[in-house]
Amino acid sequence: MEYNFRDIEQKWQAQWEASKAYQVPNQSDKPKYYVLDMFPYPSGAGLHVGHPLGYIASDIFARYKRNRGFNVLHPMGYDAFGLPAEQYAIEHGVHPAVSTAKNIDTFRSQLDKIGFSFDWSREVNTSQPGYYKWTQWIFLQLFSSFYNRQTAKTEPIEGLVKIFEGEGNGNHPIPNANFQLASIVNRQSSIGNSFTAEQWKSFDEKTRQTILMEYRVAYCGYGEVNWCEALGTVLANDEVVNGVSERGGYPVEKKRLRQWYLRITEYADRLLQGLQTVDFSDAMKEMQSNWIGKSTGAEIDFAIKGTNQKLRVYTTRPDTIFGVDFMVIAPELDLVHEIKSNGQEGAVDEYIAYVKSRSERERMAEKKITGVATGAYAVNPFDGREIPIWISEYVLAGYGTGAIMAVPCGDERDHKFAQHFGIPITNIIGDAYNGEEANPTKDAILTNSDFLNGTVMRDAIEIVVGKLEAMGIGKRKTNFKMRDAAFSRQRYWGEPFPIKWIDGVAYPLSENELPLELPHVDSYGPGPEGEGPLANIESWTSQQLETNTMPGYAGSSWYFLRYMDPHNDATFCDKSVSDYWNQVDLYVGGTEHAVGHLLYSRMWTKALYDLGHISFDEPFKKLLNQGMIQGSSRFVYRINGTNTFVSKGLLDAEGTYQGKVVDKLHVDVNIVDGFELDVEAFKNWRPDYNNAEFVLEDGKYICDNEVEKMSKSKFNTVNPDNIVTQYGADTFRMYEMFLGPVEMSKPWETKGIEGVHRFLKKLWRLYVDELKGIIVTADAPTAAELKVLHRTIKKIEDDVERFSFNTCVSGFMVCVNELSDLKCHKRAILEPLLVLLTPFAPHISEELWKLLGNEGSVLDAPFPKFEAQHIAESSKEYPISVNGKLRTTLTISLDAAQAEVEGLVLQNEVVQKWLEGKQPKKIIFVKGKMVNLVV
RNA sequence: GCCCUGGUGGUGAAAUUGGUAGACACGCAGGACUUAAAAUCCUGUUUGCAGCAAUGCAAGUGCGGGUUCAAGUCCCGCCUGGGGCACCA
Repeated sequence: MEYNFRDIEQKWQAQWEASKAYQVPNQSDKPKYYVLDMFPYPSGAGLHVGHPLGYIASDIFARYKRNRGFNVLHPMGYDAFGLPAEQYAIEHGVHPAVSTAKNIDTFRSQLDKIGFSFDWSREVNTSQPGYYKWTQWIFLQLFSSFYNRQTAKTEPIEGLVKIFEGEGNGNHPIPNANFQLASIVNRQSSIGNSFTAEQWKSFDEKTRQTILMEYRVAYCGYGEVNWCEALGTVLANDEVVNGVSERGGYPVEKKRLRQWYLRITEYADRLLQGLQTVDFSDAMKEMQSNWIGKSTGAEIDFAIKGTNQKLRVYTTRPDTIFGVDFMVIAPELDLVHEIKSNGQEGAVDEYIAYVKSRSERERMAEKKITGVATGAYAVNPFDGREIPIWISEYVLAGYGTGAIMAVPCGDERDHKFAQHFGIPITNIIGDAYNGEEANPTKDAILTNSDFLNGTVMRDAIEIVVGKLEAMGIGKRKTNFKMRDAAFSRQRYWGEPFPIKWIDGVAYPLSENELPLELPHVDSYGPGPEGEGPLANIESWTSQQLETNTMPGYAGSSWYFLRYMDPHNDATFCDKSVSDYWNQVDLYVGGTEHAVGHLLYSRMWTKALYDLGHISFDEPFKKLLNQGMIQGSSRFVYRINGTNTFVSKGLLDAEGTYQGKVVDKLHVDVNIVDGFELDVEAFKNWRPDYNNAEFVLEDGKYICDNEVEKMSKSKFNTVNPDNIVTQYGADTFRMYEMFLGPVEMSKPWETKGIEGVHRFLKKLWRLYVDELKGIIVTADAPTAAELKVLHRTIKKIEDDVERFSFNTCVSGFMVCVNELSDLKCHKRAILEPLLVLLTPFAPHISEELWKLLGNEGSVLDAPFPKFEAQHIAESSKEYPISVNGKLRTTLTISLDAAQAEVEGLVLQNEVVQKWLEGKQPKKIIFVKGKMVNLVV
């Protein structure tokens, strides 16, 4: 009986499906464990070998927990709304629902072949009305709530209305400080942003609704988008390259459009604090807190010379106020037009036009220093110095007040700017500034700083803020770099907003009108004013329905809850069910979601928690990041202008062939064995290569290679289906893990898979003889055999617990190698080994488990118990170093004390040779580790 | 530009807390079994130098410094690959 993985895997996959082996109940006597993979987008390209890396890791852990007696929830589904399907629809005329369904089918069949333990009865799909009904419902929860800063909680907006009716908004200022109440209440300006109960009662419905919108957690406002007139559409940042559209190279500019937002900034502090309660990597926590970007400082008003205008800047370093040599304000601020003067008007307008053509990312990534003086001057409130006001793209309107005070001697970017434009630099930190580069220290002693002279900067911060507050021209301020999250897209393939616009006011649909289904469209072009395609549907606009749709992250912000209770028609997830499953215990996915998806879903969870819908306010207890599998691309060289291909080794040093220029072309990695091209397959690969000719080396065509992102266009994708067909799912699963640590990125190389496959065949032979069949005996195991087994139990247990799956695989290899050397065919050793292996290679484990005559499934077999006495050692081979260099090894009892060890070591021939008759100054002995003699 | 992260043999990697660098595999070379092949098994494989050999010596974890009895691991400075930077998901 040979190891016939094809039959074995098909048989058990069918049987597990028939027996519903992976369905889990929503209650159990067992402890619960929730393992989740990040929501996949079912792309048209299908799975390549990089995708399952994380799924295999999570599957191993889920199965391991099951063997350890947990009730494990391990679901899978599809984040099915998204831009690619819509783009495909635009290009090929296929409705996104159709292409998405097809992609999901492919995805599913690919996943099934790998033998995952997903509970498919819980599958969700964000694009189905049964799912997005609840996305819309949660949106309405957010729309109908405000963030109460007094209680630091999301609360129903009715409560706020009651407060307004009782006391006005004195205790609940409008969150957006730039909002101008005067602009909507139609009376003369004096009102400011506060109103009394009486004033509130006097407002008409529209005014009240406009004010309430300023408080809602999901709210509507205006925002700038990348507008491409030629394509008639809004573009994503990565669709804009060098100020023009990636497709077609058309000009792109900023356009103001009505947008929905989530008021995530109100949750900034809680999102920051929550990081202390979750088990994410330090790097991940750091990325999130950098993104949130909490800073404390002050807002300072500077008078603008010759006007009544004020320039309000935000600074974290008020202590440097005497070192301010210029101001920089964001070019898009309206203030710019009010203050441009002294002949700078033309230059300012020109610069603003330039900035308009730039994407935000370009502005931040630019090394080139640009800017223009406005011609206006601010006045330093303490010494009356006149400070030139500049505009530059490195200051963004959305952060702080959109204006900074620049202190060149303390800030590198300001310093470069001053140098570039020849602005004189004031040194306020004496020797701490060398004139070459800025020094951002807080510990220097201030000079040239009037009343602050001699004060340490750190202490001066408070003094200055106190003084500014006393003068009424500044105040303490905490700022966040994070902005409210844009929550609408001018697209078709997303969740419709359950909102109607009546007389300019947004009204929610009632719950029983949900789901608001996406209507069918025939064209995916934008609406007349750049709105989404829904604006072209009469039946939609005649109902005054919102024409934007929700972004990709809407459905993925709460999906982990729906898996718990996927078929519930009455609610998004029954509270008793979410109380049982609670947080996701292990969440597996890539770091590319560090600040997007992870922050949004954390925010949604907090809102749902505040509103009493769930009992926990962090969704993911532990996060495991998986690395990317990169592609190892192969290249052929074609002599320019011919159809002749030259093997890599024949190129000369200049990269030419006999002086002729060659083109380096991607070739499909699937027709290359290692580096050797299958020339026949190459000829058949594409019609234009049918009559290709080759210049070979040693009778072979050798390809060049490079590590790149795995993508269809580079012909370096490897389909897991092919690997599974050739080697089986168990081999594939173990090989993906064997490749290296799961959190690290690495290139895919199919070659090495042989080793893992050989390992499984070797394992098989411990149980089964080709001719005799099963050869497992009931003999009592020897001490040596027990040692191998228990070492392996410990290794697998320790390594799985720390998610080190690659070392598990080598642990299994060592175990099988040793048992083969021992010719061990004993049930007492081999049966527990199968349970250890089950999470990694479930099919072969189940097959052998049954061949051993077991009744139940190995999927539920209890994990073997480690017994330390079997691996106890009495002595160790100690490394003996002289002056830190290893000179010999010596086997010494583990009980030996320092004195005894010193005696043994000093007697040693090799040691004596290296001592050259001298006495060692010191002998370092670390019990169980090493000995080092210092001479 | 800013934030995060990686860099160890020909290749993927291991070394969990500062304690024998290269486990386990791939590849390669040689050998056994076989008419032959597949499969399987055995031996060798960081580099340099010396030696018939067992082996010995030296160097070695991206580069340059430092701390330490001892550094792949800690510190400082650089080079370089990858991810993210708010409308890809």
